[in-house]
Amino acid sequence: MELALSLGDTPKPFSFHEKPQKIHSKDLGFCMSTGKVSSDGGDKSDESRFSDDPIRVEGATEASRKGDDGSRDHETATAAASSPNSAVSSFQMDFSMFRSARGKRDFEQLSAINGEAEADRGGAGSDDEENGLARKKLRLTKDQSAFLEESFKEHNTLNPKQKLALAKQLNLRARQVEVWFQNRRARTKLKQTEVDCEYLKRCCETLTEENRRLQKELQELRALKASQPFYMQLPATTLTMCPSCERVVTTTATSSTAAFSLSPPHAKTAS
DNA sequence: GAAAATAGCTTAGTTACATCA
DNA sequence: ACTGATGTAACTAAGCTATTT
Repeated sequence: MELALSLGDTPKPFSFHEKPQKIHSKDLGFCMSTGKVSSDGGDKSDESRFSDDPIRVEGATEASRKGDDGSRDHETATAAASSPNSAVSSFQMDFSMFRSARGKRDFEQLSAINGEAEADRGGAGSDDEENGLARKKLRLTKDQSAFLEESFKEHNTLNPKQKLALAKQLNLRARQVEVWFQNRRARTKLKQTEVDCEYLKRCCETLTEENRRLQKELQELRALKASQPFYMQLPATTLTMCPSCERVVTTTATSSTAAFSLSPPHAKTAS
């Protein structure tokens, strides 16, 4: 809770709590996790699971959770605020540019949702699980998506400062921005894989066709050779090595008693 | 300087939800 | 109104690198 406030971070708009049976299995994994449990209270998967969720962080030994996204974000937020020439600068586009009338309405709705979520959390550490609410999935507004897309065009990965700046501008949590970029990279890669696959398919088809054509040509040549044996067996000229001097010589093809056509001294010895 | 521990990041795969036909 | 398909936000696990101890 305190982390979210100190961040000035967008309140959590919905609960991430899992269905009961899932919580059981995963929390069991957390409690009984293998030797990788660190001294600060959890392994990395747990860290990612709890990240950006002030309530759950609060439940853990908050002060000792150095690796938690929230505290990380807090650090980077401070850094970002204190370094105007940081990488954040490329993200200083005014998000309001992206707000169409409808987008603005969406944005306001989103803010309202976030506000409700905050109100939900506000009371004495209330919890969605306790309220029996299922996890709600946030849909980003068109404008938020467009803004993220623009940012993605500039950098397809984010450093912490950029992440924080984007989150602030879009009124999202840093974790949401992070996840959006992860998913966006995955989508890009998938799309590229599909393109590559299509290209390879075409290459394959072309090569198959070429192979078919060459096979046919070979067959025709063989047929031709079979029907005209002498013509095929008597090339116009051949190169032969002279057995005595080991020089390559040209032989005429018209006679089986091939005469060496060499320089005068060699010709003498050959005849 | 080497080794272990830790933090912080990424990707791949999966789950859960919202939306649409 | 219901349903299956699809898109995507969010999550998990595993691996890698850099930094710290």
